[in-house]
Amino acid sequence: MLSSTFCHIPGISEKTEQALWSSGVHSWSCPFPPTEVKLKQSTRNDWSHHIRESISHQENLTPKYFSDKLPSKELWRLYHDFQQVAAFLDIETTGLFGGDITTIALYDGVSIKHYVNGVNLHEFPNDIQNYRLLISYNGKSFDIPFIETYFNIRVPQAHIDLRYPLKSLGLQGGLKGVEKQLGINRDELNDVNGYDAVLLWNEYKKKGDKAVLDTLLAYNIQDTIVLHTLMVHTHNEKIKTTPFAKAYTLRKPELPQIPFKADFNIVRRVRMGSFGY
DNA sequence: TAGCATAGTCGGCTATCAAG
DNA sequence: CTTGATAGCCGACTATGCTA
Repeated sequence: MLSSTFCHIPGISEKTEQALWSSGVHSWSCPFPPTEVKLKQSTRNDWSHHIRESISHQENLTPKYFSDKLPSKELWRLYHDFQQVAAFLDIETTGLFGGDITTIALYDGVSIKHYVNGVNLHEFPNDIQNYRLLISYNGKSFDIPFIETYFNIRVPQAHIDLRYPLKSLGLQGGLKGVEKQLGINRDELNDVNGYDAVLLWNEYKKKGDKAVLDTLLAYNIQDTIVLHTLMVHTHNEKIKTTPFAKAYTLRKPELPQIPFKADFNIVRRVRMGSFGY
């Protein structure tokens, strides 16, 4: 799908891209655009330059080039070509505005990494540099700014925030709301939410009970695994709106084993200990 | 060739929405 | 309670096409 993309080229927006597709320009292998497609002169002049640059960034696996130029509703197009350098990301914190990061989960589609405050959280700023494409839900507003403030680092990688493409597919109401609408089942973790993660952390700090931390980590990791499913869903639904669905539809992902056991009774218990429940 | 109409891009504005 | 991205709208600007 990336090599059928033209709306990252200056002067080409989605309408012109549509026109290119209809006139038979389906990929970057086209040496010059047909004259019946209306283009600015400068766009026509620089055509081969932009094509060469695009091919080179595709081959070198540098999604940032495209994420800077694409309209953000089209960032889903990056996933197929850059899966190898992508990671699904989710953080848990002690509150919505400010506070500490408690745990982080990173999932690259195969293996799972997790970080715990007071244990190995400090390794995260180094590890995150191994990925060139981050995928989150509402991470552009929450996770990434939170991480940048907390560690005092910049996280400049290309970033697909699934909140927006999912909304454009009619799926909104938060991550859990979207999962419900798609019939995704989390078993033991079905009714656990972000605030429970705050309570779990507080309880773990107070008593040091490993089973409490395990439940929190299971929840944190489950979020990133769901992101994989949602990314593939988004990709496959969006590709249907292009002429390229046949060529690029992705298989449903295999779901990995979560290396921690969640216990809903623990969630029930920490809720009892906090007012509001 | 000048003058006007049209189409497409792009920037600025605002209301909405999601995260622990 | 905050932060940032989005769609939708509107107006400016530019390139192109049509007509006389």
